[in-house]
Formats: sequence, C-alpha cells, structure tokens
Amino acid sequence: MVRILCVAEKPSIAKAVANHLGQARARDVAGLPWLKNYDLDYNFARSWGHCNVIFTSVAGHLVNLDFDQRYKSWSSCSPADLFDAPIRNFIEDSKKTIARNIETQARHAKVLFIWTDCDREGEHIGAEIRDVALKTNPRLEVKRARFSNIERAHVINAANNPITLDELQAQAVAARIELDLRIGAAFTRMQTLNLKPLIERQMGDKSIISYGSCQFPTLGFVVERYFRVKNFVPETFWSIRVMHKKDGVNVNFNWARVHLFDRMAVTIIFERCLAARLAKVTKMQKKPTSKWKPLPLTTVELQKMGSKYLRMDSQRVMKVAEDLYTKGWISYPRTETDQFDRGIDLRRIVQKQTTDRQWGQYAQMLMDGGFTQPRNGRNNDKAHPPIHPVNHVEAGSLNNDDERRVYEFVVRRFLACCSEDAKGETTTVEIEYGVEIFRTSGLLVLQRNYLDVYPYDKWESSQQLPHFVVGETFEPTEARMTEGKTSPPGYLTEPELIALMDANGIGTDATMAEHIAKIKEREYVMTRTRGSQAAGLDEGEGDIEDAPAARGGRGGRGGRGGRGRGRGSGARGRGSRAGGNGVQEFIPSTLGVALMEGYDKIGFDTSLSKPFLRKEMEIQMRAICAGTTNKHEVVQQNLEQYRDVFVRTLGRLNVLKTALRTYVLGQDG
DNA sequence: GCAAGGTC
Repeated sequence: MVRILCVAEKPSIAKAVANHLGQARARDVAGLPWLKNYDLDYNFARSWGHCNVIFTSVAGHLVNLDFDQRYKSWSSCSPADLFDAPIRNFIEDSKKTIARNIETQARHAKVLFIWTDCDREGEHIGAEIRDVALKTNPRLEVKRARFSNIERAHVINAANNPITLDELQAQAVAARIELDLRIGAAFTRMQTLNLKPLIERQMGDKSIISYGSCQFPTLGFVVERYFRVKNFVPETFWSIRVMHKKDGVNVNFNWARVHLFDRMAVTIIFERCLAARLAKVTKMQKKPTSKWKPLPLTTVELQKMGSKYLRMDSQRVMKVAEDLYTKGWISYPRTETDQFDRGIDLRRIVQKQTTDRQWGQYAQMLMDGGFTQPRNGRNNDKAHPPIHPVNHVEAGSLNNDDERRVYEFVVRRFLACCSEDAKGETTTVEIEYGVEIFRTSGLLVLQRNYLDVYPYDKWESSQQLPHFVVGETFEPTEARMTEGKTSPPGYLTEPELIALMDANGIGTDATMAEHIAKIKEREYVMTRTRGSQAAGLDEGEGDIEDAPAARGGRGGRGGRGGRGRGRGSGARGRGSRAGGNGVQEFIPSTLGVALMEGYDKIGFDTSLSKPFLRKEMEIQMRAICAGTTNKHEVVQQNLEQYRDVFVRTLGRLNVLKTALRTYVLGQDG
C-alpha cells in the first residue's frame, strides 16, 4: 500500500486531524513523551488512492539560523562583520529527535503531505520539514493541506484537495529570520561592548544591552509616553454648567461647546446666557440604543483584557491559556481571528456549559432560544478559530485562581458572543439658553442580555430625566462658569502597550508578551502599580493621543478618530485609567531613556526607537509574497539600510555615551 | 552572552 507521511506544526493538530481521517493508532516516538506518530488508513480518492498514513508533527520551527561556529564568540570579529558573516541552519539539540523521526518516516513514504498552519511562518516551517524529509528520500512528492480549522468536514476537504507549498511565503519568512539575526546580533554586541563599560557599576555583570527589531520599538512606546507625561503642560479652560431642578431631580446640562481656552470669551457668552434669563427646550428625543456584544476573542484581546480585568500581565495570561489549551479546556490560544467559521457548531459548545454552577443557567437560556450568531470582526488568520471553550470544567477541578479566572473569562466571553446585544433607550434633552445650546441625556437599560453573563462590560441606567416638552421654558435653578485644567495622560499601561504593538505590527500575537517581558528583563523598563497619584479628579480632559506610530495605522483596527465614541468593542477600554484599580504601568529606566534619546539624536527619521523600519520590513515581506521582489533583494537592501545606521552610530558613539552619562550616571552633558 | 518566530 502507498504510504503517505503527514506532518503538522504541533502535536495537537496531528492528533485531531488524524482522528478525523480514520481509526488512528498512536505510536510513541522514543525520547519524546509528547510526540506521537498516528497510524491510519485513508482513501485519497482523487490523488493517491487507498493509503497507509503516518501522521506526525514538529513543534514549531525545526531549524534555527545562526552564525558559523567561528563567529559565535564575541571576540571573534568586530560586530560590524556580522552583517555579512557566514550563517547556517542548525537543528538544535532539542529538535534532533523530531527531525530524526521525520527522516525515518520519510524513508518509506511516497508522499510528504504538510499540515502546518496556513500562515507565513507555517509555510516556512513546511519548507523546513520538506528539506529534512528530502534528505533521506529525494524522490518524495511534496504537497500541503489548506485548512483553517480542525472541523471534520473541513479537514476532509483539505485532505482531498492538496495544494503546493507557497515558496514565496517561505522566502519572505527566511528574509525576516536572516535580518533579525544579523541586525540583532550586530547591534547587541556593539552596544554591549561599547556602552556597558561606561555603566558597569549600575548594571551588574550579568546583563547585556540588547537590540532587537521588536524590543526597541516596544521600549520606544514606553519612553515616548513617559516624555509626554513629563513634558505635559496643563492648560486652563473654562466652561458653563447649567443645572435645573425639576420634579425633584437635579438635571445637569452640558455646554455644546464643551469648553474654551479663552476666559474672556466664556465670560461674555455666560453673561449673555444670564441676560436671556429663560432657557427653552428645543429638542426632546427618545431613541432606542444598544450596547454591542463583544467580538469573538483573539489573543491580543485576551492579553489586553487579562491585564485590565484579571490582574495578570500578558505573559502570565498566555502561560495560563496555554495550560488550559493543553488540558483540552479551551481552543488554541494564539489566533488573530475574530470571526467564527460558518461550519463550526457553536450550539454544541454552549450546550457543554449548561451544567456549570455559575453560568450554566445562562447557557441553558441560550439553548432554549436565546442563541444568536456571533458578530464577525475583520480579522481572519485562516489558521485558527477565535478562542473559545472546548470542554466544560468546574472551577474546583482547575489548578489555581489564575486558571479559574482565565477559563471563566473565555467561557463568559464566548457565551456573550452568542447572546443578544444589550438594549436600552436614551433620552436627550436640548435647551437653548441665550444663543447657546446645552444638552443632557439619560440612559434606561431595558434588556441586559449579554451583560448578564459578561460582567467585564458596564452599562448602567442613569438617573431618569424628568419630563420635558419642546417649547417649554424655564429659568435654570443654577448657571455657573467653571474652570478646569487639562490633565496629563497616565504612563503607558500594558493593554495600551499591546494595542500599540498590534497597530504597528511589532511582534505577533504569540510573541508580544515575550517582547514586553524582555524589556523588563533587560531593565529598560519597570512596572509599578498605578494609583499613587490621583487620577482624573478635575474635568479630566487629558488629551491622550496614541504614540505617533499609531497614526499611520492601517490594518483597519482602531486607526484614527475611532477614539472615544466608537460603538464596537474595539473602542472600549480606553479611559480605563480613571479607576487606577491596580493597573500596572510602565516607566522607562534611565538606561531605557538614554538609549532612545541617543538613537533619536543620531538619526531621527530612521531611529531605532521608532517602529518605521520594522513596518517597512513587513511591507517588503508582503512584496516577496506577491512576487514583486525577492528574498535576496530585500535582505540586501535592509542590511544596507541598517548598516548605514550602524556606521552612523559608531561614528557618533559619543552621542549615545553622553545620553548614558546624563541619564544613568546623572552627569551634566 | 546576541534576534524573533514557532511550540512542549
């Protein structure tokens, strides 16, 4: 019988797909307790007929690019040499068993059928697998499966319609790998060798002054915000507030102009209002309104919510989510997808939650007719569905509080997605007072719907407004001019940092938490609990704008102008700073500030502190995928650009050193 | 002793 070797990107996919294709028998692979080879029969009717299938997997990348042995020592060459030092693919010791397994299995196979994730990295991992397999069996026919979830019908369809590996996507990743290695190593060695002696005493001896294409822009965001806080100059503004007491209710009307920064102008306007004496109701409107249920859960959203509501930093959230995934409680936690595939049976997943002591009743209500299809977001990575519960587990059976909180969040989020939006009614009253317009509004929540299962969102009825009639006039109980000050933004919080990284393409859903952890480990930043300073006690018009990088923000998410008022879940979450409920905020160390300052001074437009270079690399990777350029071109062009920055940095090393002396050692320029 | 990207 013809033998087909299938290889997935991770063991869980191999197991799931193998079991969909047939009666899979699991065989141990010596030396790796978590790796199995599944043995089954399957009829590939349209391509290879009735076959014996061995289904196995790797665990992420199989090979690692590194410099030749003789360049690995830091004293072997000057850091600049790393821009063109010879490099090689190594199979790390920890991966040798996996590689050997593939070699062995490939020997007797006719076809290598690759089942890595259908994203760029997956394509490259597929190419790695292919290269290893071809070593022992050069005559292998190589195919790959196109699949975006592991539903049975979808998987079988993928099995029956093999496609070819996308060499271009693999090449794009290869370019990234080489650039990250050369540039990261060159700058890290150069910085450490040149700058560390200067601040030896402050650093201790174990750490290094690393550079990475993701670390530095991440640090840049923190420093940028720090300076915005530090350099903030409060501005005084003036406003007019009108209050009227009717039917025992104090109604506060807000000025349509909000406030002005000119005291004299406001004084004149205010006097005109007083002179008019009577206010007239010009509009009284009741409108149905709704608060939208959240979008299906992505990794980035999980991390943001984690640091906001679950009191865990993003790395911890991911660790816990991975544990829950490995145990089979939740789906794969690394996904960019915020839309559920049509084919997936969501009701079955809801059904499993009906026995829970806390939210079981709610789930049952959904089963009894309350179910509605989740909203669709705009992102689909074509590899994984949104994060959702897979099986039910009682809180008592989980290991610790963190697991309980993350699991509860994933379930509640999912049930909320399958619910109806919350419904309410807003009442708006508009008055004319002099020639000025003032408004007030009240909210009446009519149906809480998803809010009942999703306590992370707040939407409360406000005090009910008394009845007003259009044309009615009254003399306001009170009218006064108020004074306020703009308040500074807070230091960057983790959800804000993740949002910035996301918007600028810094890192991936799976690595963002690692980059944040790395800049902490390098002592470029510290975190502390917010709350030491009173937040937003005055009128709180702190004009917070995201760091400059967010401006170009393509990619649909948020972008500009979406701030504040948006209706979807995307716009929520801003303004969380008012509470100060134990949120962690990021403050750069003196070393972190010195590095960013130094590089900004050396060359602003291509400064390493900014996300532009990384963004550019991303665009070029897409160009490789589109076939409009190739790996060689991209690598050479980027190396040239970074080498230029490198040379300029060496030439103006004193700028960096001065920044270090100023900030770290506290010496004058 | 360097990076970032997979995943166990």
